[in-house]
Amino acid sequence: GKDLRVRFAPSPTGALHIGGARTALYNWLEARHEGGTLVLRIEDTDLERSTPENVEQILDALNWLELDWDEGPLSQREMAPIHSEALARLLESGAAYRDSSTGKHVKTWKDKHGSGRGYRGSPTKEPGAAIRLRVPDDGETIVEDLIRGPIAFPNASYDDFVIARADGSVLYNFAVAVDDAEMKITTVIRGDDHLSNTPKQLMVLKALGYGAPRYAHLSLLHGPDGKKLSKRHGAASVQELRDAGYLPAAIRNYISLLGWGTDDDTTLMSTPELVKRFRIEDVGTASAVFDEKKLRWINGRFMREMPIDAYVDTVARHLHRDPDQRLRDACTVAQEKAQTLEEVWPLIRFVFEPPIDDPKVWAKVMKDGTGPLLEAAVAAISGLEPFTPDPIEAAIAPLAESFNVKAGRLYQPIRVAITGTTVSPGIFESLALLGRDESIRRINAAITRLS
RNA sequence: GGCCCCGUGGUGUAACGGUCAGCACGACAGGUUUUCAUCCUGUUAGCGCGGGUUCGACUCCCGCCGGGGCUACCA
Repeated sequence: GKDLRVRFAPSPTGALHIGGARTALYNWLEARHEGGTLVLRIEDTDLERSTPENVEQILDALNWLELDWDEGPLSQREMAPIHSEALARLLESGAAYRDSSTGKHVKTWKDKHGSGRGYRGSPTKEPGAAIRLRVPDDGETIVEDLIRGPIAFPNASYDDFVIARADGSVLYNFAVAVDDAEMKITTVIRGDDHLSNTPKQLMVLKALGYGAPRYAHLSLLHGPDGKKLSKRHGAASVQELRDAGYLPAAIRNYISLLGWGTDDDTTLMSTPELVKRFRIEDVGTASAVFDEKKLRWINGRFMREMPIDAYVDTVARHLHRDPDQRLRDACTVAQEKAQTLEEVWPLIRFVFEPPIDDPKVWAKVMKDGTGPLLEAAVAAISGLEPFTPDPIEAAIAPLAESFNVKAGRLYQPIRVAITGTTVSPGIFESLALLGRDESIRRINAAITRLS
């Protein structure tokens, strides 16, 4: 099997960005497809930017998405001595050298030599100098990208880049290359923003005599305004998506479709099917825009197709309620109507709480002449046995005809009487759910209020 | 400035160089329905621009325009 390494830079907020989630998903799908496992590495060579809590939150989000992962053969801490050893080796062979130039020096050097040429420093014996890697003046470094094919980067345009600070601590492009090699990572799937960094990592690998992993660079995700997806675009993290009531399976399905499609236009796919069909080589090169509307649609489909047991459990967890019989009954009638978990509660709230008092709704529905209709409805269901949808319909439906009104003229007032809202599950199901006595009580309360 | 990536309807995508450029979401218009949602039917709208190559270009080449990334002793 293949180990796949996911680039993973924890954000300072602890949120798992949707773009990061997609990267993780693609890594996971590709690893699964190849019968391997997903290896997670945190890409902070120093952990200044993110707290352990933030890292935990992101791992939680990954777990919630049900993307299982391994920590890899070596931990962050264990890498440190290996980094220094590699650094010493490079210095020894002359592939790297100490250089005391500051950013300012580099800039003036470039002014003199033209902007198309990378900076070349001069070796110094000073111990208090940063370490730079020697980059060839000619030739080019080729990145063999699984998605884009071979991409040539002219060596001359790269600086002799710094691989370790004056204090000996290593920098990202060096650390990550050594990590990949030492952890025997075979495939690196990451964001487009690293494409230009790849030649540097390749140079480090080459200087150290390591082979290179396979690379695949994903285009970044954008918001509806075309800019890089960010907080401003609403739900930009999987935590927010979870809170908004989306299902992990639906998110996996939708996110997988951002930059990738099937040959036969299949849209709705279970996760095993995604695993079976996904190939990193088939991912597209253009950047995609995250569109929550389509996610909603996919989520709705998943919600409606869920087995009722799983549905009740999922709703219960989202609402922080026990999956008792009442909730189960309520879910049964609400399942076909909700697109997200968040939409379930407004539909079934009336079963657990008194009707909402909304003067606007009342004024709109409880018009003149409503009282007699409701009185007739109460009479029709009094003593009705069994109190289930079909008999209720048989008892109530004829009333509209005898009063010579449209069905809605009768049903909407009943709906408002028992729920306080104009939207609810089917009126017969709703009455059955509430039970005969409570239904009658609520309708009578409405009648009293009308007179 | 330099290097690199990307460009099919509003959105996501499909199309061995040959199809009326397909599918899905959305939007709009109808239909079903007790509300909402679902569901059904129809409509809408696209190959960024300009040159080549070719009998023929969304597809190959060049230029331009537009978007993005890298260019740190950040990751």
